[in-house]
Amino acid sequence: MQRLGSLHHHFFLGSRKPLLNPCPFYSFISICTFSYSPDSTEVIYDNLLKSCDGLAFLKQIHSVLTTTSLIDKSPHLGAQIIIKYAQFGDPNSARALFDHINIHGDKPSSFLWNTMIRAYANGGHCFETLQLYSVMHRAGISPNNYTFPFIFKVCASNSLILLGKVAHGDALKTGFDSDLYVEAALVDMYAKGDQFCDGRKIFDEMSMKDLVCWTAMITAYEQAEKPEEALILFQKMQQEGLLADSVTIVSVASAIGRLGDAKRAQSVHCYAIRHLFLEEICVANSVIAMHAKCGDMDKACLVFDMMDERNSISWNSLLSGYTQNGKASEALLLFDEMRDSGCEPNPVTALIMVAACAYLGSSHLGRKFHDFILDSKMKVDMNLWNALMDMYAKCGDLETAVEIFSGIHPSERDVCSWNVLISGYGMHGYGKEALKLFSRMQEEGVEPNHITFTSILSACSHAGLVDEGRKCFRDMTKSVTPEMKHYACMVDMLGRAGLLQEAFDLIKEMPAPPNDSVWGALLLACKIHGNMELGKIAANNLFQLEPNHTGYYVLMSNIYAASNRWQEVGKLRQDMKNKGLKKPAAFSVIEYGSEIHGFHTADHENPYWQEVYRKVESLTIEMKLAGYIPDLSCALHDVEEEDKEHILNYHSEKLAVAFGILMINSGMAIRVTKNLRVCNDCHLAFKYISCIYGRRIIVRDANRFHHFQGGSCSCKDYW
DNA sequence: GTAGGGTTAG
Repeated sequence: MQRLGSLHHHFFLGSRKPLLNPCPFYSFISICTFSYSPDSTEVIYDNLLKSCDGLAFLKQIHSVLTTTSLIDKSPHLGAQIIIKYAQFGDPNSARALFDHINIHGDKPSSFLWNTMIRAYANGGHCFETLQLYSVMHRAGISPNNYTFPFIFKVCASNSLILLGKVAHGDALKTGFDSDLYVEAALVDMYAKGDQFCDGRKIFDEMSMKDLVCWTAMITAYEQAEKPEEALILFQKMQQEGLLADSVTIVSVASAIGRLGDAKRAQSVHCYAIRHLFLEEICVANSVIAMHAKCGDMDKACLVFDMMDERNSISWNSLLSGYTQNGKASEALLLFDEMRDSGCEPNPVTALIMVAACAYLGSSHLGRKFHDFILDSKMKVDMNLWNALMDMYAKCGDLETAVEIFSGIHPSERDVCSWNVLISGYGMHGYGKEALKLFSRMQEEGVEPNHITFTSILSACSHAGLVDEGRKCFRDMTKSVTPEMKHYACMVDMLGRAGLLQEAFDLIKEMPAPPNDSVWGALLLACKIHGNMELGKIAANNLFQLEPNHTGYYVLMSNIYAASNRWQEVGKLRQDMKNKGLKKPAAFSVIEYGSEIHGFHTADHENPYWQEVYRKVESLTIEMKLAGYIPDLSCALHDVEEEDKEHILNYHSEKLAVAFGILMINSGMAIRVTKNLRVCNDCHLAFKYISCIYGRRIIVRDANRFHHFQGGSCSCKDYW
C-alpha cells in the first residue's frame, strides 16, 4: 500500500478533499472511475497495475475492473492483469480472465493470446502452452513473431523437438522465421534438443546475429559438454566486435570450469571484475564454480566471501567445490555455516553432502544426512536416491543400498540407479552379482551407457572374471565406441589376472594414444606380478604424460625394490626430490560411535596410541602362533629385516584395526577406510585377525572393499 | 500502441 499512497497523492493533486474512508484504495478507485474520461481511467489503472506488487492487491484491482466492466472494454488492461497473474505465479487466474474475455468481451486479439501463452510458458506450464497454441490456430488467430519464441522455449525445455519442428513449419509458412527473436529461440531449441547441426545451421545462416543469439549458441555448446567449441565461438563473437555481457560470461565461465583451465579462469574473473559483472549473483556463482573446478578453492572462497548477497546456488557451488577437491571435512563445516546463515539446504545441497559422506566413507555421517533429508521433508528425486545408494555402497553398507534400490518402483529407476548398484557390487568384489544385474537391467529395457560399461568391466576386473569381461567389451563395441576409461578397465582386468602380454597387446591396438589411466593400470599390474620390463615401458610413458604424479614414481620404485634394485630405487627417489614431489602419507580412519579416529603410519597423535601399540604387539604374537609369517616385501625400504617387520607393524591400517579390536563391541564389524591401497602384509594379517578374534573387518582402500571374515577376504586375494 | 530471446549449483 505504500506505493498506492504515493500515487494517491500524485493523482489527487488537491482536486478533492481526502475522504474519510477506512479503505483509501476503494475511495481512490471510485474517484478515478467517475472523474476521468475512459482513456485517462485506463492510464490510471495501468499505472496502478504497474505499481502492484502482490497477488492480493492484484485481485482487488481485478475485481474492481470486473464489476465496472472495464475489463471487457480494455484489452490492454486485461493483458496487464494476465501478465501480473503470471508474474505472481498464478496462471490459472490468468486463464480464467482470458476465458472470461473470450466469452464476454470482444474476441481476444492476437496480443492477448500471446500474453496468455507467455504466461503459461514462463511459468513452465508446457502442456497448457502448447494446448493454447493449438486452440489459437483453431480460433483462426495467426501466431506471430511474439508467439513463436515461447512455443520454441517450452519445446526446448521439455525435449519436445518434434512438436517444435511442427511449429517451425508454421513459422516458415507465416514468414516469421526470419525474425531475430524467432531465430534465436530456434537456435536455442535445436541446440538444447541435441540437434546441434540444425541449430548451428540456423545460427550460421542468420543475416544478423545479436549478442543473445551468440550467447544461446555458446551456452548450447557448454551444456552439451563441448566446452572447447563454446570457447572457440566465444572468441569468434569477440572478433566480430560484440562485447560479452553478464549472461555470456556465466556460460563462458562454466565452459572454462569444465576444461579446468586455471589460466583462462583468471582472465574471465578479471573481465567480470572490470565490467562490474561480479556484482551479479549469477556471475559470482558461476565464477565460484569455475575456480572450484579448476582446483583453486582459495579463489572460489575469495569470490564467495566478497558477495553482498548469496543464494543457495552460491553455497552449493562452494560446497560442491570442496567435495570435488577432496575436502569433504571442509564441506561439512561449511554446511553448518550455511544453515547458521539462514539459507535452507535444498535437494542439490543434500546431493552434494551425501557425496561428501561417500567420499569420507562414513556411514555414520551418511545416515545422519539421510535422516536429515527425511526430516526436512524435501523432495527426494531419483538423483538423490541414486546418490544415497552410492553413498551406502561406498560406505561399505551394500545391504542398505540394495534395500533402497528394491524400494524404488522399477519404472522409476533410471540408468544411473542401475549403474550405482552395479559398481557397488563391483567394488565389493561381487562380480557375478554385478553381471546378473547387468542382464536384468537390459531385460527391463534400460539401455546401458558408457558408465554402465565402465562399472561392469571394473566389476569383472575386481572379481577376476576375465572371460566375462572380454565378452562385455566385445558386446559393448557393437553399440558404443570404447573410450579411454574402458581400455583402462580392460588393461586393469587383464593385468591383474597376470595376462600382461595380452594387456600390452590391447594397448598397442588402441586407435588413439593411451592416456595415463591406461598406462597406470599396466604399471599397477606389473607391480602385482613383478614384471620389471613392461613396468619400465609403462612408467616411462607415465613420466612423460604426468611428470608430477607422485603415485607412478612410487609404483615403479616399488617394482625395483621388490627385486632389490636399490640403485634404481634411489634414482627415482632423487627424481622425485628434484621435482619437489612427496609420497602421499598413508592414512587410515575408523569410526568409533560418532567419533572418527585417524592414524598415520607409526604416529603418536591418537590419544590412545600407547594402548593401540601394545595391542599391535600382542596381535603379532598371537598371529605368529597361528602361523602368520610377515610379508617383508611390503616394507620397501633398504633396511634390515628386523626393522622391516617393525615398520610393517605400525602401518596406518594395522593401527586402525588394532584400535577397533580394543574399542568396538565384539558383535560389530570393524570398518576402516584407507586413502591408499591396503598393503599385502596388512591384508594377510587381517585374515588372521578375523579368524582369531571372530571379527568382521571391512576395509575400504583407494580401489575397493575388502570384507575379512573367518580367515579369508572377499577379494579372494585378488585386488 | 500494448509484449519478446540467451544464465549459475547437481
